[in-house]
Amino acid sequence: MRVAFFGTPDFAVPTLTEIVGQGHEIAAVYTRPPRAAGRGLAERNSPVHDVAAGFDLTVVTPTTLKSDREAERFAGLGVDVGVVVAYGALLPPTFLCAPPHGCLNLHASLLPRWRGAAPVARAIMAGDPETGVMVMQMEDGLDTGPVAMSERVGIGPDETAGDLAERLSRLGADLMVRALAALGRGALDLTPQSADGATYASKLDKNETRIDWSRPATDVHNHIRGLAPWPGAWFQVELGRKTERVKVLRSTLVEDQGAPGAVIGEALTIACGSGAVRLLDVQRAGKQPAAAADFLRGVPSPLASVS
RNA sequence: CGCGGGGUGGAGCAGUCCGGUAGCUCGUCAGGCUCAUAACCUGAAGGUCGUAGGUUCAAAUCCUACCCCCGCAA
Repeated sequence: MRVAFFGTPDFAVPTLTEIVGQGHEIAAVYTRPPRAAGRGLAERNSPVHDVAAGFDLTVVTPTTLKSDREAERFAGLGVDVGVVVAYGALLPPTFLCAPPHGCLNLHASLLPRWRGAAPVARAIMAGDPETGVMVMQMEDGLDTGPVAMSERVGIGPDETAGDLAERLSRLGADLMVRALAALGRGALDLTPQSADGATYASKLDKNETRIDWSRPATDVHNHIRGLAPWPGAWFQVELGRKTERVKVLRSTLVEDQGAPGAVIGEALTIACGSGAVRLLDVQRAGKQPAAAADFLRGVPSPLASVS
């Protein structure tokens, strides 16, 4: 089939790669424009941008799709279907209905739960035992369209958003190429989403990343792994005469208790409002990620508490 | 020129302000102890202190340039 691909972050890369691998003709890859980001505010291409360029695909990076010019360009591509995976911006209705088969979207949740921007992180932060990926037909509403294919997966007790996103991106890539194959045979069945159980996965905000040790250990743990590795849940600790910020990249629940924020025992175990979490991988500001044991080796005196 | 931290044996760090023999906690190796052990004891190996210049009797430490890693913020 002749397709247009819309995607931006790492999560979208496997799907793009699979579509190319299946021999579909990619008329254009839409991705968010390079922007000044990171240290020194250097311009950086999106992951999809670089991969697409590696395949010698046509890459377009419009700032906005809401113009007649972009609508005309898209219509002029003459694609059979649009494939959208974490593009990073809404597609206007003109785009959704331009191709004969419309646009298919890969979404990483069990819709209608976790519609929106951060479904993987929100599912983990909420302590969901399972989630999944779905291919759905896009319509005007945000992630409200009928579902074509889905796959359900369990969420491991210590699994992080990064772990899960990687798994789902692979499963999703496979799901999408199967959906395209079915579409090519004219055998893609669409099932409307259930009316009940819709929730919204709002974008992650830096203001919600600090760990609140007064919460129950399960909440703290879900908070940590839902935000790992990005943007990262963090706490503060007094090291020498400085206060340092430490990001937690991996943790596990342990049976123990103490005053919230107190460091219990020799391993890096922190008491919460109830219960405790053991921090497995942490990262000091300005440092590489390190195992808890390495982190502890580097601190001058034994830690008593964190905040 | 967005703000900032860092590069010191295999790992994580201290030492840098105030130049003067390379240090800590681990790991590794050897030996000892032990019924035994990831425990304990003794000993050993292992470092051009990111790179290149400069200052100095003397540079991890002061000066200059460059390379690399990371946090914040967007």
